[in-house]
Amino acid sequence: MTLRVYNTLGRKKEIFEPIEAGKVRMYVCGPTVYDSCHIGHARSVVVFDVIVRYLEAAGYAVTYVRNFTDVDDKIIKRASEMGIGTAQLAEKFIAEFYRDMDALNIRRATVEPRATEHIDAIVQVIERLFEKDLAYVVDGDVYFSVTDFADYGKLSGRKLEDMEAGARVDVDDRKRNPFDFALWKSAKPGEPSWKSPWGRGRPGWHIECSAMSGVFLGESFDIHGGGKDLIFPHHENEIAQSEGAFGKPFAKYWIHNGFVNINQEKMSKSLGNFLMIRDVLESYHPESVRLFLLSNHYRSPIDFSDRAMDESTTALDKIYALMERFEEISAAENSGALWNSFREAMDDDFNTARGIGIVFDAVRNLNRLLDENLVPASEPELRSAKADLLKIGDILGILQEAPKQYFEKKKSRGLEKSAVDPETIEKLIAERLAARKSKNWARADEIRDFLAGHNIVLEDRPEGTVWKIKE
RNA sequence: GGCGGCAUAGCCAAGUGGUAAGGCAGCGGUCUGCAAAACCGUUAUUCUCCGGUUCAAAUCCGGAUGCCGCCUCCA
Repeated sequence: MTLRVYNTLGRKKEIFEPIEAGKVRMYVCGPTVYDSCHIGHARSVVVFDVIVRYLEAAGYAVTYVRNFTDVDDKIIKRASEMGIGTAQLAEKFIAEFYRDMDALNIRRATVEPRATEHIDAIVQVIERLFEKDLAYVVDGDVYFSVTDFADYGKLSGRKLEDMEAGARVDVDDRKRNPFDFALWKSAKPGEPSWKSPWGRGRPGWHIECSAMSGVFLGESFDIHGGGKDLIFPHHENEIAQSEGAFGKPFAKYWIHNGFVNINQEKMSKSLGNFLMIRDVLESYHPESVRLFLLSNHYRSPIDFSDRAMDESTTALDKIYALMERFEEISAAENSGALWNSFREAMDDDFNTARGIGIVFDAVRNLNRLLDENLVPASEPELRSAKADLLKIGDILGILQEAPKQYFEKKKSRGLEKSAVDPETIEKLIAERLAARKSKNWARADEIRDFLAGHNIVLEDRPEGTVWKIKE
């Protein structure tokens, strides 16, 4: 099987061949820690989490680096507003990041470096840029000279001349070219700063990624990822810095995820519609959120709405309901046909949407087999499918709970808002059973209607009556 | 002004030139005392529109229209 990946650099799908056979070195831009994480952060982090899980399942040894930007203008501004230090602010939001991402069952990256821990490496890269005549100093600030880097614009497909014609750039006469960007910013009084050959200051935004990827992955590596909005200028500038300094190709494959819209609107400050992860998790199961985020191809925009989330929740319930049906059946040792189909979908640029479709195909087929009561004859098929579903669940980051536990938790959450308690429900179910035995259908239906009114639905199964929370 | 993306059923959505996955909702059925769940069937002769290439196009090319993103901090 061959993995194909859409490479932003070149704008087409390419066969994935890592620089070193069997190993993948990957860098993804993490958050600037000045605020809580929103659902858009969640998408990016979930998408790359799944990519790492899949690469590992495909047999690669993955070194995954995801940074924290813990010093920058926004952090300085917010910290001074809150009357705390920048380090303290960063610490607070890094802790929040972990709380949100752990809840979403995101695995930790191999290395999670912070910009402020790598000032030396940053300074060294800037010094290399001076050696190559790609950097210059103005009043203690250091800039990268874009006109001296021939490939500038190759990732985003822009030409300097075209962009200058657009003239939507703030004019700074000190810069040689409007697109020159800061490598090092001199410190104003009260700002966090570090010693450098150009005076006390702090790194520009882009340089930390060039420096830290160099430290942990080397001067050339396989995959660089992030949100689509980072293509320009952030990633374009990283390429300029790294290739300028090291004289080697930087990342081989560039992967960018699309945005999350909220009810068909972009999240923006003016609309005030930033949707934070912790708020989403108030209302929805983390696995519903993951399933939702993976239900579109990662490069397409996805629209968050209560309706879409309810659909994902229904979908997740459906898969868990099947898992519950085969609780008695033990999973096979080896992976089978279902896993192969899923792999085929994932090999096509991590097409989780197609992969999820394949899962539902399987769910339907398996329910049919179970309905037909052909369990002895179809047992090998069921065992194999169960193993594959669990394996797929491990890639998507779903099905991590025992089905019984999943439904129990759902019940207790649902009952928090309900006027009835489990004892009452069980009592009524027993009463209804007695009524049904004596063919008192009126009383039986009355009980069922009463519970339905409290958002509780009954299922009369061969082995007895169970109750569930309605959506 | 520059660069890029998208347009598939009521809704969401996959689709690698060879005859439209999957989910949700709806309708009909099997099962059931009746339901629920599950399953079966049904819901796009057609993929925004107009041209072109081809034996063959949702898929490739050109054009039109409509949405969206980036170019300023942004996942």
